[in-house]
Amino acid sequence: MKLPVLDEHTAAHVAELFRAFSDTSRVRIMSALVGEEKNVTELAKLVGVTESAISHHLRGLRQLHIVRARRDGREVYYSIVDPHIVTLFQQGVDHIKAEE
Amino acid sequence: MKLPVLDEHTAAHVAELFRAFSDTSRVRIMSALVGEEKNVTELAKLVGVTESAISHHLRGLRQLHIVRARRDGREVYYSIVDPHIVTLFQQGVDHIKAEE
DNA sequence: GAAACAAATGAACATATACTCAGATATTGC
DNA sequence: GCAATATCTGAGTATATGTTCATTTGTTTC
Repeated sequence: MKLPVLDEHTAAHVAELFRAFSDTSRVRIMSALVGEEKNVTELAKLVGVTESAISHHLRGLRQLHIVRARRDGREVYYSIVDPHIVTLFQQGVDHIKAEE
Repeated sequence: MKLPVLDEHTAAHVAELFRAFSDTSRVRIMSALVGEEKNVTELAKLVGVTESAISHHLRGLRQLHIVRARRDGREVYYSIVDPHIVTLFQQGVDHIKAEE
């Protein structure tokens, strides 16, 4: 199938979406959130960076509506909003795993 | 389904893959190459940046084995290597188009 | 070989990005 | 209210990235 070239505006949004998964830490955050919500402290331990760094990443992912926050007492639990996003992410992971 | 957190090495490769589509110009290049090979001059016109910029982007995409080059006389035609990559890319585009 | 065209390359520069640190904000239990 | 814990935020910094410009390389036609 042949598509016309994406217009600047749409392309910018597509780039923005893929950019969400273009960093090692964010990829690991996403992989931790697949199938199970986690709070900031847990994510920091799992990913191996400071809670501050995790928080900064989550803010970006939240602004793109990729993750959602739910506060429970002192903790804030994050989860992936849209199952389609999980599929997209998983496809990227599978592609890499296939060529190793 | 619940996955363990991706190891640093795999996550870095996944990030690298998604980073390929994390720039507006590269997204437009990819969209131009879906279904049809194109040379550098054509891509430069379609995307609206210099041939040099296109060439730099294509080098990156080539190193990731996302596109392949084929020389025909003076021109070099580029095409997307793997149909799975097209699917992945299209899914990102569709996600954006769905929410507009 | 010389001229013309297509593409690739390296350096330079401006901007974007990820991380750390210090401090602020929110919530709980006393 | 106060101390402890969890999270967020802004500033600063070091590095990565995208683009342009000048030059080089590869190819064709004369």
